[in-house]
Amino acid sequence: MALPTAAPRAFIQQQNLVEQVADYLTQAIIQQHFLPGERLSEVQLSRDLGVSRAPVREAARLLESRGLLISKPRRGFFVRALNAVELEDVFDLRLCLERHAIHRLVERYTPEAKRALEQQVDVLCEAAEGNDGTRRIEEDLQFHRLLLHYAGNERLLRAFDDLTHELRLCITLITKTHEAPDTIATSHFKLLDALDSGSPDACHEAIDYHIGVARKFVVKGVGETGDHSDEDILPS
Amino acid sequence: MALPTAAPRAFIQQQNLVEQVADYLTQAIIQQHFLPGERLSEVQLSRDLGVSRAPVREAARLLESRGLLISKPRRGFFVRALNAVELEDVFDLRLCLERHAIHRLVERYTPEAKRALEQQVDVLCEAAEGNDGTRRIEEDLQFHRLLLHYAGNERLLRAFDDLTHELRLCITLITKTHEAPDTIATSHFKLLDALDSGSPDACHEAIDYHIGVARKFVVKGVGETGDHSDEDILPS
DNA sequence: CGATTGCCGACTGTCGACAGTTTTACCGCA
DNA sequence: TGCGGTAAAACTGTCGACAGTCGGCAATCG
Repeated sequence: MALPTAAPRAFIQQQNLVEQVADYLTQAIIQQHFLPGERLSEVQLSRDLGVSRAPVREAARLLESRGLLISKPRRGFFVRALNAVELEDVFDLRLCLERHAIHRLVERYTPEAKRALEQQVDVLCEAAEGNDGTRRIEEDLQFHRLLLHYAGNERLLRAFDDLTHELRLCITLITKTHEAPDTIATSHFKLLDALDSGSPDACHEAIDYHIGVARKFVVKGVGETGDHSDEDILPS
Repeated sequence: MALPTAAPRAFIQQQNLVEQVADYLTQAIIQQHFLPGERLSEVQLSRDLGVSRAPVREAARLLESRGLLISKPRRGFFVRALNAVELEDVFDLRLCLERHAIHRLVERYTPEAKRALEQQVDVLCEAAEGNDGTRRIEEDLQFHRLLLHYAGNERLLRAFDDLTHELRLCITLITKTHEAPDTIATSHFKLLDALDSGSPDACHEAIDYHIGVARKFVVKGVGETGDHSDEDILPS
């Protein structure tokens, strides 16, 4: 009846059930309570969460559109398993989006944006010195989300948000090593400096360097696990 | 009982109901049987289509993730209405994705890719001379999809496919004027030439020009309708 | 005559159930 | 003991129904 696993997130009592189930599933996947490739039973989930199957199904559809689950007709939902190639693709798309964003941003770099980004870097640096790896990742993502936000293209931001779910999965699941706090700080300050300079080329270089570092950390991780499963996602 | 409006699309009898309903809704939106901003009643739809509400809801969720519908809690689903800014954003993101794709593609331009793209341009040119506007649009999109496909990043392709649904909406709904057949041909041949040249800069320029032309056609259209509705999509 | 409040209808969110299909387990046979 | 076939169990896809909620309309009050 009560939830055996996840503690803080699992009220499932007060508002939109679909979103709550989606949040629960997301957390469970990120925290590897469900392993990649594992099949999720609708009835099992609905029993465990104390809800009916309808919200579970809709939440699963949502997670599918976010790339965390894969649905196979008449078979059910499976936890997305990323292989090395897909991992590279995710970071390549991230590079694509952020490059474009920073180009747009440097054209319209308002004091407000500058202030918000600098503040977020401060928060990130603070988080980097603590032990909470999850928070560090979240603050890092939030910085980049702000970058996309102030670029002024809502649709671009949405694409990034879509990607973020997979990105979070990649980073949380695979990153074993943590970047040193000062590495993180330096890397982000370089971005801010590039924006201050107003030079698109400098921004380009800075974001390439920045994401290159992050990618290296994660891809290094995947080498250890050696996940060679190659399911493929059918295009629409 | 029977369908009052849409005639040809409404078999809804043989396979995955969710996908069939999604297809039906997509077509209905594209063909403006449902107007932008209009609210869709689940019960009405399920009655009209002769299915229960569950598949309708799941299909609507799918369309929501594709940006064709917007869900407001306790209010239902509404047909997405794009204003001028959002239209610009869509084309800006398209530019972002295709620029990146063509850069990747020029690095790995295989004979197979070359052949497939050239063949698709032929098909497109043929379609451009006919009267079927829908087919012309589809063949055009298919060309660009191939471009993304041969770029070799599945995730990038998925992002493009996601965007395609909105793109199709923009183009079909708003474009009143049709590009001349030879304009289309020239525009696409320039892309192929740039790829042949192997120069990233040439590709960059070609894709910018190409998408710029398409954008101009569509944005010109939105000026006439003057849709200034500004609903905003909440980020996740 | 305008604003507020209560009521009514419609609709969404959620649920339990049934049918068809897939997977699994068991049993007989070689 | 290994293998194939059959039957049962479990699960997904779909359905109809109920309850809570929201919007609109009308009646009432200032």
